Amino acid sequence: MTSTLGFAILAVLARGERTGYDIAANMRRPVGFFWTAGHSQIHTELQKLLAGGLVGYEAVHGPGPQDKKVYHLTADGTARLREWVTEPPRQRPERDELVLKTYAAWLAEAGLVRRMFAEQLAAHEARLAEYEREEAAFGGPPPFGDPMFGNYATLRCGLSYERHRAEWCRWMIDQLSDSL
Amino acid sequence: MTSTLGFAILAVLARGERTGYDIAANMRRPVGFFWTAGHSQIHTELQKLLAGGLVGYEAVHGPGPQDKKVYHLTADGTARLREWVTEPPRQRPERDELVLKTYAAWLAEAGLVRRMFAEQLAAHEARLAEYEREEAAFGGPPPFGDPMFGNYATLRCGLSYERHRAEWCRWMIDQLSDSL
DNA sequence: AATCTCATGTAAGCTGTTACATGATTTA
DNA sequence: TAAATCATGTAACAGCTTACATGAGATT
Repeated sequence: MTSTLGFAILAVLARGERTGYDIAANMRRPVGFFWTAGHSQIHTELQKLLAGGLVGYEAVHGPGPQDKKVYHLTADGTARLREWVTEPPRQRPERDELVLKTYAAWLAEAGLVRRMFAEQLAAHEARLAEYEREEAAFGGPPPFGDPMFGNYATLRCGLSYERHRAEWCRWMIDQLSDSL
Repeated sequence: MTSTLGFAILAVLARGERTGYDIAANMRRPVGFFWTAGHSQIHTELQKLLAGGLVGYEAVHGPGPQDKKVYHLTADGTARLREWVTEPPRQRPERDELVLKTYAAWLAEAGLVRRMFAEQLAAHEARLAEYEREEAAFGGPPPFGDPMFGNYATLRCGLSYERHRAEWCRWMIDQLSDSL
């Protein structure tokens, strides 16, 4: 019954105990590159995971009106996460607004479309440069079994994705330039 | 106020009048590669577009209990769509279950992870072969201004995406093979 | 004195999925 | 005669976003 968000939370908790607030920070960056959630969603999901016995917490009095809750994985939670990792991902439908716009681009002025793609290209190139800097910080792939293997492998995916997107944007810009 | 789904419907209607049923078929393939919706969502969205004056319809008596409704774009609908095309896409958060699993893969057995990636690779290669066949059917890019430019450009994106994914899967399989 | 970070929660609303409901025409 | 295709709709639910609500401690 656990949703994908639930597993995303378990995946973060597998690296160490955290408060809901900490998990929300992780869901902005670095996990946010492939799964995001706001704090409201995280707190409600944590309550479900708790009810299911997949996580537990210890209350520590911190700032604010309520006690802060430091969550950790239970044995059940770890087992369930490990199981989930190798289950085939259910492919959810692709939804890509830029590609949809491209599908209808023939209706618009080529110059305006080109400008939009130039902006997209700049964004992809900026992210690519950032990822390349991050990759350089690793001396190479960490061994499988090390949690950092996960960080490196997902970074590799991001790197490859940004290159593909940038390349496609450049192709589009060329096409649009030819037609002007 | 129009949602992205609304624009997806307008984009389909820009190529010719269609019933809700026809639009649903388009949303499975070929538009389904970058935007999908079930028929129930399409019928309710068409009612909103109608209320907003972006589409109109003519009732024709067809099979089934109700008349079939052949929808078309109004002048307002065309103008709104043309405007939307060059507005910068609002980037929605990435949500990629396979990459999330990769992030937590260090917990699982390398052999099981490798099998999962091998399955993913096979799926990407199959899609790639299909897209390559479709690309061959075009003699090259149609001119901008032709609706088929949209089809070709989105196909190009799909081709590039599948290559990137397949490459990343192969890299993962290599990493996992080394650790066995 | 004002703002930022830490910290947890509820509620309303939108988007998207799945199931329910109906029924004629065409094809196997 | 059984199934697939054509055709439109409603209802219930799950997932996600945005806004509301509170408040201590640290920094500017």
